[in-house]
Amino acid sequence: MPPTTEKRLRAHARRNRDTILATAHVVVREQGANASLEEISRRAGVGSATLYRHFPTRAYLLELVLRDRVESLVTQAETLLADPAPGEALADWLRIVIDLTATNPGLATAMTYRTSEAGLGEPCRDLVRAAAEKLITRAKQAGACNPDVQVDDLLDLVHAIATATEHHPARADALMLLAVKGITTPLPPLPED
Amino acid sequence: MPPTTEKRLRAHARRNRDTILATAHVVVREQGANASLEEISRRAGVGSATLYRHFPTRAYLLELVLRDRVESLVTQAETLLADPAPGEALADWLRIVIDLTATNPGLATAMTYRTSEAGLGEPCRDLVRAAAEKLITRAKQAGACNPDVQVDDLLDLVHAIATATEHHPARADALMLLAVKGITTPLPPLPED
DNA sequence: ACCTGAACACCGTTCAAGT
DNA sequence: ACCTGAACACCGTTCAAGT
Repeated sequence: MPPTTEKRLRAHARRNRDTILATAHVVVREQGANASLEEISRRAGVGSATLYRHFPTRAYLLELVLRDRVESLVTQAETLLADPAPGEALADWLRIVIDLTATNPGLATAMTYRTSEAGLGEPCRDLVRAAAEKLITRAKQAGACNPDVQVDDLLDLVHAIATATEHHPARADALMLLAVKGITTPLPPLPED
Repeated sequence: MPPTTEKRLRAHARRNRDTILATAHVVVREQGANASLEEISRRAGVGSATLYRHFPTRAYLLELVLRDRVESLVTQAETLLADPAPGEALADWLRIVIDLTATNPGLATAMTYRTSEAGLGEPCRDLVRAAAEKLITRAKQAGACNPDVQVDDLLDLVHAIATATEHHPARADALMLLAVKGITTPLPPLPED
């Protein structure tokens, strides 16, 4: 005879967990990284303490909700490494990042997590950083990227733009494009004699 | 005989107002644009309702605290219009803006206010926008500014960077400089034949 | 007119009590 | 082990009552 009660409890716990996670998906999409945890638990039909038991920190919950998006960015970066134009590959990837953050509230925040939440593998920040670094290095070698560009600066800039446009997705592209092209242009070296 | 009671009351009200404003200066410097209004009133030694009576909205209070900084940015823009190098003048002003927002929490937010709070003159956003526009136009005419730059894009970008670095002032310059120089560099037109 | 303290409706987090 | 509802300490805002 299996220990039915015990198993039922665990199954129920798992069901609760899944419900909270599904609800979190919806609410985070609505409200972004600062979604009300109280509301998530309320809508999921559980006490708020149950949510805290399953997901001790906001970061942990947010990462579970958005990690596949982060991984998608990494995958797309890998693909773009095969692009014959290294500068455009970098610019394209930045546009992809911005577009995805603009349509997935909370993603910009999740991308910055530096510590790996229990059992989730490498921190999101590290994943994204590694992806960005490869694209940047290749673009620099091709002379298509400003050699002063530092990975961390670029990621922080992307994060700044993504956060600022999180609720105005239509603005995201314009700001990123501005940063990509630069504001001041060096004058073309005219034959000034 | 002057109406002493009446005058005393008004004087006391004014004193309360001044105290709240002075306290707001301190607390906003500590906590930024989302400083706790409750704490400001608590520290000023008045009830929170008194604060709301004098300063009906957070925006109104924040603008009173930071408007002179905004005006200082406008003044410095005017000065830089006389700089012989239009491109550098623009870049310098952007650095000044970023530096000031990085050392004055809340300023980035105050700069975006689009509606003029009662009796404060033109909205901060308009003031800053006009200043930026002049610098941009001149730099474009000199060929020292990317002709695609739109004033509103640039201001939003500055706001994004300023907000993101509000509590990490040391990062502010690096991000702004990156945006100014641009990320992808067009290859110099090598005689490739 | 102006101020005050209390009240209201929220929030995130913790905890004692239940099964 | 897991869940629940209540409690706690906050917050911004409004309001009735006082002078």
